[in-house]
Amino acid sequence: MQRKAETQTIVRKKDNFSEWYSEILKRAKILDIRYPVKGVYVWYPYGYKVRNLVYGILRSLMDKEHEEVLFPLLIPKDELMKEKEHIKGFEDEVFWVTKGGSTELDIPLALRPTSETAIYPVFKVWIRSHRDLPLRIYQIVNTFRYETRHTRPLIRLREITSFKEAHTAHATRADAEEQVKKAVALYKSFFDQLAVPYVITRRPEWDKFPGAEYSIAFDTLMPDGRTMQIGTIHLLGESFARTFDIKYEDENGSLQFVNQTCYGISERCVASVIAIHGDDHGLVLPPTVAPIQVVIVPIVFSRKAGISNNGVESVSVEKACVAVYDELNEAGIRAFVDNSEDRPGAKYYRWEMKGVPLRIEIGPRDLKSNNCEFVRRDNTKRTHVPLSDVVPEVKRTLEGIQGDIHEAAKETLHANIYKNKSEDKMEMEELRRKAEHGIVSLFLCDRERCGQELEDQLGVSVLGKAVAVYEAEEKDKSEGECMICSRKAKRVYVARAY
RNA sequence: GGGGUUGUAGGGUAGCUUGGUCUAUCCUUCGGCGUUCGGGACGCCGAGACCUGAGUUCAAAUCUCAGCAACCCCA
Repeated sequence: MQRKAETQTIVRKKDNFSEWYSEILKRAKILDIRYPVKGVYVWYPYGYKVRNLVYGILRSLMDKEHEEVLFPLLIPKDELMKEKEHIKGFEDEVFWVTKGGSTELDIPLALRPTSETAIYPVFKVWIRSHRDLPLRIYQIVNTFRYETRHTRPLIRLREITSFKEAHTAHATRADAEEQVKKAVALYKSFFDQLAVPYVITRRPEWDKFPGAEYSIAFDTLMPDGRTMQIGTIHLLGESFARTFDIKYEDENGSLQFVNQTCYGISERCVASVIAIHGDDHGLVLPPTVAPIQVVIVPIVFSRKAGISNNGVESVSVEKACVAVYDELNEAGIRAFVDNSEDRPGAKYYRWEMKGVPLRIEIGPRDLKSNNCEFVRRDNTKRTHVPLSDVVPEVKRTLEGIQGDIHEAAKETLHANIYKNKSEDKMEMEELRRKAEHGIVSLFLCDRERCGQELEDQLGVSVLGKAVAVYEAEEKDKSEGECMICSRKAKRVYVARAY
């Protein structure tokens, strides 16, 4: 009986995160990586349910102030090439459709790497007057990028299957900047609901979105000590409006260019949930996005009617399970009764792998005392709960799990942000070590040369200046000397990045 | 971008050096039957693969080339 336990243990997350990650995707049935095209993968039904719950949260946040649309996948070459800065950032990664059947196309069609150049020509047509503004739309679509670096499921893809991109147009720059702030707040709320902690930075000039005035990014910390960008927000200003000639007539009857923003989130948000909360037994899903929030496991001795244990018939165990299921279902909780023929132990392992936040066991022993047993996925704590209190207790427990895993994740992130003091002339070698397993906050001036120099010396990427993440950071207006050139500098975050 | 390694059932392996009666093995795979059932049960029976294409050859899992894919190292 114990023989298997050893061999079935997966690679430990701490020892080899990369292997652990692909193992989990496979075993928890999130993604099938066996599709024979580089960098594209198949969502399993279970994984797709998680994805849809995650994007359901995002949708409901977006829908408050944006309208959902759907633009075409194909972009004609001349439109794609219009914005020079923009295309510079993407041209090496574009997939092209050059033939229709065996006929060479006059104008090659690009598979969208992102949709600015598909959407903005249409904005030109849609926007006529100040009354059309602000215009706020979003879509959730697949995008294609010919990645040459090592691809990774959900993280670096050639087909991003779930790109939520929002595009807004405003009358004034102030309005557009206001929208950037709203988008930051919206993304905060989104990642908070996923229990995924983040740092928010303003990307350095040399690393902003091609065509943007500035870019703000959300990064989270992965278990291998690298940061991963999980959301970006860009102030486009008038650059695209000038390129695509998007103008509106203001109250005085004169034509003005619109001010734009755009912001996006991809399925990396799903990857972050998996990577951050999972453990050596598998997935640990936040209740907000768990396809099954509660799994009910009947403990029965035989399916044959009439056979009893402790004087309790199996049939009544099953009935009790269904009764609990009905109550939960009615209360809007996603529950499931595992009636399969497997032994209870096998069921425990399976649902732990799939990250179900709460397991309820009901057996003859419990039934005699009118109880059931709760087992939390995150901390394996077991409690006895009267059958009459199941619904409120489940609600309380799920909230507890959601809060606890969020707190734990925040603590991990905090514990791995190392703040280098201005007067602390720490050796580069030591900073490099700090950056091995987290984020380093240090003083660096705005010049690209210094940024590149530091990136080379430390083997890191500059994430940028912290933007209002936690109260403490917001108030940190301290200045120091640039690590490289000793000029006046502000704090930036640096880390090894995905 | 450069270099290297690899591709055999759902997963893991062996076989390749030296082509032949080449398929085999294990499992946490799948199916059937039975006994089991409070932390991955067991028995029996059965299923399932040589990455794709071209070439060499009487003969290719094995040799050659190309493609595709995966992994590793360096930039």
